Amino acid sequence: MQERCVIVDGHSLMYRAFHALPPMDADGVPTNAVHGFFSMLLRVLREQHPQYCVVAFDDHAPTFRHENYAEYKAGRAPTPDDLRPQFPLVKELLSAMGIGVLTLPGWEADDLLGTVARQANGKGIHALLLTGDKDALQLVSDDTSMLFTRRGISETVLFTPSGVKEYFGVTPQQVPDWKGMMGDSSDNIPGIPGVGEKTAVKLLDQYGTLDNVLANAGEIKGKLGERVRDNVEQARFSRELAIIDTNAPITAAFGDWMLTRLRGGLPDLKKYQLNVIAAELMRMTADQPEAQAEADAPKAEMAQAAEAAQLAAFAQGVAEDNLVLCLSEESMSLAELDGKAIRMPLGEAQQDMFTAAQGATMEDMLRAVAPALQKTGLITHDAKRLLHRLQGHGLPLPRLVDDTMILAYLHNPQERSYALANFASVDAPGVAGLLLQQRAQLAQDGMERLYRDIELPLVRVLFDMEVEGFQVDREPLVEMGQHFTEQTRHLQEEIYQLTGIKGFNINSPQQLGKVLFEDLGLPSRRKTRTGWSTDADTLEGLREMHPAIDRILEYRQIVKLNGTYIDGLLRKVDHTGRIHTTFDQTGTSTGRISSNEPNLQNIPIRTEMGREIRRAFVAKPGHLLVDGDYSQIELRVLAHMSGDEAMCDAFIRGQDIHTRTAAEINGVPMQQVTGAMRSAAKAVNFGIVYGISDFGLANNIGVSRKRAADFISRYFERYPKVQAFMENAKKEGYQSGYATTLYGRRRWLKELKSSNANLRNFGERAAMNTPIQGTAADIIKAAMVRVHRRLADSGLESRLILTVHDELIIEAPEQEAAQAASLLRESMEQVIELSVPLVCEIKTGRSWYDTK
DNA sequence: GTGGTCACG
DNA sequence: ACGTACGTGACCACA
Repeated sequence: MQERCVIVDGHSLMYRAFHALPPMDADGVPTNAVHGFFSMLLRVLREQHPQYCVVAFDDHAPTFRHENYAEYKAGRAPTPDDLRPQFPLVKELLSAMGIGVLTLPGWEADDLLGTVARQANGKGIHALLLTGDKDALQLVSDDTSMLFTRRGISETVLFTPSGVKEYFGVTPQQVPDWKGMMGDSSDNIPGIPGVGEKTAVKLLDQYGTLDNVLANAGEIKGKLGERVRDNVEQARFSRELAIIDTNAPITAAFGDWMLTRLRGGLPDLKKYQLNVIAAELMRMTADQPEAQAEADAPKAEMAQAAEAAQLAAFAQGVAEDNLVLCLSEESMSLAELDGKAIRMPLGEAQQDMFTAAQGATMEDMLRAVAPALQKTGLITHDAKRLLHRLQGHGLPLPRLVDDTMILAYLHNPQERSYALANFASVDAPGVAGLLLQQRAQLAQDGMERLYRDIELPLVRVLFDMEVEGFQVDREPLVEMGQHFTEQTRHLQEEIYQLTGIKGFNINSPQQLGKVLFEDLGLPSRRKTRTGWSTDADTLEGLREMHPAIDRILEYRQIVKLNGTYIDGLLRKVDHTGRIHTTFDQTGTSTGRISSNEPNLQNIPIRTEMGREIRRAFVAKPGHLLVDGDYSQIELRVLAHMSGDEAMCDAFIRGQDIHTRTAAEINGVPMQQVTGAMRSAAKAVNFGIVYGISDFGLANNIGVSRKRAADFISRYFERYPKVQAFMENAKKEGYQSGYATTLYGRRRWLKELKSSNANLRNFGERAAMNTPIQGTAADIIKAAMVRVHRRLADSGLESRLILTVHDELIIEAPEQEAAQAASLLRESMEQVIELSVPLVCEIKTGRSWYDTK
């Protein structure tokens, strides 16, 4: 394969190393940056085995690049005294080792990087940039990748064009525009004040280029819009500063950077007490004497091709169900898991890791093993992510054998992150070792069925749903957005008028609180840590006292709808008119699935104005949405798990549960239940599911705590086994340290061990709620697997596209809709037999609004 | 990055 | 004596 040239930004790396390492010196000469610099450089040379390497440094003489250069340069902090003498030292050592050093009067290191990379590419050589400077991301292309230093200098991340987009949210081409907006304080690039990394990405996402942002600055709302409009010239100037010039007049021949003779055994290294570096250098030069040093292009190509071939051959030879694949940003590795042994494709000495020097190589590696994966199936960490990768390359998708991320989640659903690095080394043997532990643990904890029958098959179900997406019409959203924007303006004026105070930001709880409770002197109820509480509940209580309150509530609602659901969703519609959420199977402590970017599980429905948003969620042409919704699934689960006779009786008779509850706690026949009684009973039912307290209930329905306590005790009198169930849930929590669901899912309750009563109470509520919420989650997940399988078996073209906790949505061709509806109902209702019926309500319609 | 607020089940 | 309903994610202001 291709030859590689490592091009280092010496300036950037020295700064990184200097700040990452504690001070050290050799006979009074500071050496920490030199240490850090070489340990990183040698690591990269060892891992990437490039044929060429050159280190570029800034030249500190004035430049002719920017007219305002002197001015902007002046704002940069001067080089620290302890760092300055380390530059000549490092250059001297590089030369002694046989590594090229490049400086050019008036030019900065990143320009030299860009120029050398361009030269390399011109010769068909892949450029690998090593730097900690985000500016250089603009140089990334199919032929140039970048190793970005992270966590000081202890890690590097490999970036390809898609990686840049994925990680930073901008394409390499957009980097100067991005920097032009966000600026860079360390480089004294001003950017647009108040616009940070995230905001800049958002703007570029929306408008594509800086010029387009500036051209459309008029339509950007709020303070952000003002800032953009006020800083047009500064943004353009900042972009100019960020652009890397790839035409530096370098005179050296590219061939000079060839790494023909890396030299070890340098006395200078000993002199500066760089012993670790000296030893490493000795090892490298001894390890690969002539062959590596003299490697010519055909040989290097053969070595890489051989790697891919060897990988494929190894994979092909692995028995079914035993191939472990680990794909990280930087590397891909394989192992065979045979019983308790872990076998690797290469001998110990050579490592089992195949490090990709460029994006294409990683793809080549995947391509090489893809056929074998068809036979062996896939064992990995976060299989859904890998499936997306494979699909992106047009490769066939393997069946899933095991997913260590899902297993880690089942064993503790409350981790902050399920990154492989938290559990094992990031390579195939790491995954294999982790899996062996997890399989044993799984059997011990009784979650094998949950994992094999539900969670693991669900990975593929969710993958398919993400790929499918949900069709969204832009027009109604755009129209509503215009309407909302107009209303917002109007309401803002009204609020300023009614309060007699102009120009404050109604969106700022702080400023709003000051206006309401200080300027207008309205009585405040609660305070938050940072000031007055202004939430809807609080404002609700003030409605009668000032005419502005209603307008503020309305303003809040519309701003929310416009920002989150109009603008937010429009930005997520792809070129085919569909929105693809990402489902998180490891995101909740109870077993529910969450949805993000965008979240499709909180699309408005409770108010009519919000519900209108659902008109934009439609079935594609010739199709219908089939929406199945479990009726009262959590209370039915509670009835089943507690075995309470009255509650089961209500569901078996098909009664309205809230009316029945109202009748029970008020001691009247169901016919005599009033609306107020039913809604209070409904709140009690909710409270029960949440792990009730009199205080919480009182707060929610606005009665005294005493009255709430009375409701609860009457409730428990009528549903005694519900009370017993709650008591037992707490007891089991204390005894075992965890809560379980009907399917054996576990949630650890470490709060119950706390000496803090608050935390303990929270643990008790979780102990009561988790079995209910978690079992409901188990059930709908099982139903999803069932629906997915039956759709596939029946050969229908209907597809599952969304789950919202107790709701499943299928997009069905019109002529299949009736069949899909009965399949969905049957799957949801029959997925498990409880002591009460599971009831699913099916609605069919052109849009999500129509399926109400 | 954190806290307040609010959208959903 | 303590202070709360359970589970999420996105947006905005503000430090």
